[in-house]
Amino acid sequence: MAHFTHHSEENYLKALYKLSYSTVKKVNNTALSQLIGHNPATVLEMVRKLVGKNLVTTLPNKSLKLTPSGEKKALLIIRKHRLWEVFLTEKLNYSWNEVHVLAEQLEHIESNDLVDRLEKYLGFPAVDPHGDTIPDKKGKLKVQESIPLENAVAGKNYRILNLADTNDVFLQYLEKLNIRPGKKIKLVSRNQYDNSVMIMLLKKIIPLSEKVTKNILVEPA
Amino acid sequence: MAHFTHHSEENYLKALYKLSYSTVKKVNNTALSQLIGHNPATVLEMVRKLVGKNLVTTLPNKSLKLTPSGEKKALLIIRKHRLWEVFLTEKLNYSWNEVHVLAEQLEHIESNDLVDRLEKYLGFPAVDPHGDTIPDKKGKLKVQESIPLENAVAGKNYRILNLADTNDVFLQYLEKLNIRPGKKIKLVSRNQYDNSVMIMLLKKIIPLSEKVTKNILVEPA
DNA sequence: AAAAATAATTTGGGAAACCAAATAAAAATA
DNA sequence: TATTTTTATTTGGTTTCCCAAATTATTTTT
Ligand SMILES: [Mn+2]
Ligand SMILES: [Mn+2]
Ligand SMILES: [Mn+2]
Ligand SMILES: [Mn+2]
Repeated sequence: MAHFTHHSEENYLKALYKLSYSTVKKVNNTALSQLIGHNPATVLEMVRKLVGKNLVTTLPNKSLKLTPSGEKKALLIIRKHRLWEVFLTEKLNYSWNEVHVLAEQLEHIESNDLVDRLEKYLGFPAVDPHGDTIPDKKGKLKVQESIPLENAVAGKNYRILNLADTNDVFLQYLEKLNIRPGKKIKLVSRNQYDNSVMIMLLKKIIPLSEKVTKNILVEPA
Repeated sequence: MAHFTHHSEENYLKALYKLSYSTVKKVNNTALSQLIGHNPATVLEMVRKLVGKNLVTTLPNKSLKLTPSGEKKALLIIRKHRLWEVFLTEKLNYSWNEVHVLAEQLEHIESNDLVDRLEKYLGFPAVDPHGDTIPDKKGKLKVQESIPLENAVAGKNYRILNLADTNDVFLQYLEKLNIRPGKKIKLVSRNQYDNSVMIMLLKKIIPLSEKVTKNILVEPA
């Protein structure tokens, strides 16, 4: 019987997808092993399996890369993940910083039909609760043209698109400040010394450190 | 790592629960092995494990039985299964004969909080789409006082409560005839020769064989 | 280039579910 | 009761996903 084996495989595909769009120049065994939290030997074994299944290839520079079919698979899992996250927040009243762990389980439910119906039921949302766009049923993803708040210009208005860090402490911090995807803010000023900024959100002035502005992605608005 | 091992274990607990309320006098290895579709050696191994975890005991007559904590676990899985079935029919417009396979996956999502919220969101339904009552969050199940349509009295009115067989062909057959839990019917007549009956549903007369009436459970109405 | 540090790979295991086939025990039947 | 049939158990595998430790590249630094 095929069993639940796909579970692990799917997590590797997702991780590889994530790495391919991260700042890491070379997606090697170590990077993957650290992201996924498994022993390098384990990772090597799985990568070989995925290469054998034509879901992953090794580039000339030795970096790992998803094949088109591997990337499609990854995007369909991400689609499920994000749609379930919308369901959990919109329908079950979870807060946006609680849904990720649950979606980690739900994303592995095997049924494309189910997730398509879910999408329809949710009214074809464009983004998940963290502002990340949801791939369509063919695995196509609209690219977001966002810039880090770090690079925003003082005096201009922006809309928060999404977050570069999904760490729970970070999300809770933002939640307290009422900062989340979709919100409109104005960059009031920037402190040249430590690169911290002041933003205005709903008539309130909020100070944010450089570390925070690096991880908030915005678009001009 | 604990892994997804609970998946299999949970299926065994559910199967044992099912057998304990079936007509089988003695719940032995063979019965369990047939219901769950695994090799007797595999089943024995798992049963020993469950006995070790105090979820199953062996009665003096050698029959397998769930312990109180085993039964509670089983009922909480059944709770999840049935609530997800309600969700799939009520919200995602699945028909009642399609939901079982999907619920087989969803029942293993680990989070009691999630299922409690789901229950609230669905408006605390009393029964699943097949008419089976839904255990509460403590694992308590209201007993249904139903009789097989086979034993119903000609001339009287009944309401369909649930079904003793969940075979897909059977469910599709009933679906075509518009027979499902909640519907009101009248037992018009019984043929003494082959024990078939005529029922009336929405002014229409429908003939049903003995095999079918054995598997439809009703209450007087 | 040689030494040191880092990364990839090999080797030898382990746990959890699974199976088939052989044997032992129990139950049913003659 | 002796024989046959059925059921339980043992034994010796398999697959998948995981680990630690040793070895072998490959880079980086000196
Ligand atoms: Mn997430
Ligand atoms: Mn996952
Ligand atoms: Mn079901
Ligand atoms: Mn199941």
